[in-house]
Amino acid sequence: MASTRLTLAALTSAAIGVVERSGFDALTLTAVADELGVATSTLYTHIGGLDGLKHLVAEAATRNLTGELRNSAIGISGPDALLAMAVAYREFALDHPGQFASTLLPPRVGNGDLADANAELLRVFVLVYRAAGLDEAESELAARAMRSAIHGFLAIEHSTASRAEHDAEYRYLLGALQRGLLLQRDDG
Amino acid sequence: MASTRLTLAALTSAAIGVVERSGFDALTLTAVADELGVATSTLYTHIGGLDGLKHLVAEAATRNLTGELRNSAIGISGPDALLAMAVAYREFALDHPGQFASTLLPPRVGNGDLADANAELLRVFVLVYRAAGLDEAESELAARAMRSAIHGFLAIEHSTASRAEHDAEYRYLLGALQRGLLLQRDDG
DNA sequence: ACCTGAACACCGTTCAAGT
DNA sequence: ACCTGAACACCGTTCAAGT
Repeated sequence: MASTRLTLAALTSAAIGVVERSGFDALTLTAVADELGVATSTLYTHIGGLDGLKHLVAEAATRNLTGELRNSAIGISGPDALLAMAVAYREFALDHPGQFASTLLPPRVGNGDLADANAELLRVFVLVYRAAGLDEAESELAARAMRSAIHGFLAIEHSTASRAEHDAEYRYLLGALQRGLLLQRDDG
Repeated sequence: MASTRLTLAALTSAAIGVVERSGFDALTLTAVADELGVATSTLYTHIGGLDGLKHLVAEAATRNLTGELRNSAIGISGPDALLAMAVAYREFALDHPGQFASTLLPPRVGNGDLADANAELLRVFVLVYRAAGLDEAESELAARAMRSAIHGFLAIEHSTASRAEHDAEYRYLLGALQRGLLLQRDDG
């Protein structure tokens, strides 16, 4: 019934569409196959079942988020870039809750593509701390710390979804951790 | 077939048992009913389907975690109590991955019991910052910040599960944030 | 190599009927 | 009020058969 051959890109696009429209919980093989106009079993030619579909979405969502972070930091110098990125991270989580939820699930081992996407995301944070004067090793530690904190805050906020109330709390966390990270190198 | 009437406590205990043994993904109504020796439909008399079962486990796991945090901080003064609690939090996540995973899922609105359990967990952190000299409002901000950071770090670690490698990163995050939080009040 | 449709297993949910 | 068993819907997965 499909006019053209099914590609991985089309499959990914359809899956992201389902998640954007109906949330991550609605991501099923049936829903994606229906959207593409193919039989459910067709998907097995391209991906490893439901688990593979979830990883495909998680990888695409992670790359989308990374793109937003890069865009947000363009032309902003030093420590302000971190704040801009943190704001962009949060906006992604609030504007695309389905995609954000897909990045929260623990990835199974042996998924190189998803691991790559996560490494790229972390790299953006590392570059901020490099620009702030930290060396490579310390920048990696700082990047992981900041990303963990942002991730945790947004994961908890993800359930309540009352945005304005948490603005002050988010700024408080970012300010305190940023200050602590930049002090750490003086007597680490 | 059941010798006694089914209680909510017995249902919770069986559900925690399934999660401890087979992980959070294995938590199904069928598995819990089999463990209890009742029909699956019996569970609907006590809980609101699969979603209710997951919330029941999340609440029990949160209370278990809160208990561990309280125990870890007994007899430890001031800032050291925070470190002891952070270590206990991590040990709970690593020793009980199934229970920990249950606390990661976004709670639906209107679950008063789970919200209560989360408030109690947060309260333990608030008390640490009160003891460190912060006032109530600032202690609540600090508690949320620290809990978010710990939660995020452990959620990310939850997937990789190579404990020793992340020890230094965890201490780095805790040290930096703790330092930043205690400085914040001087010029907030 | 890719796609289909039928078949199967498993699970969540509802409900009339029993005690 | 609690429990059962049957029934139903939905979904993931496999596979022989088509192109």
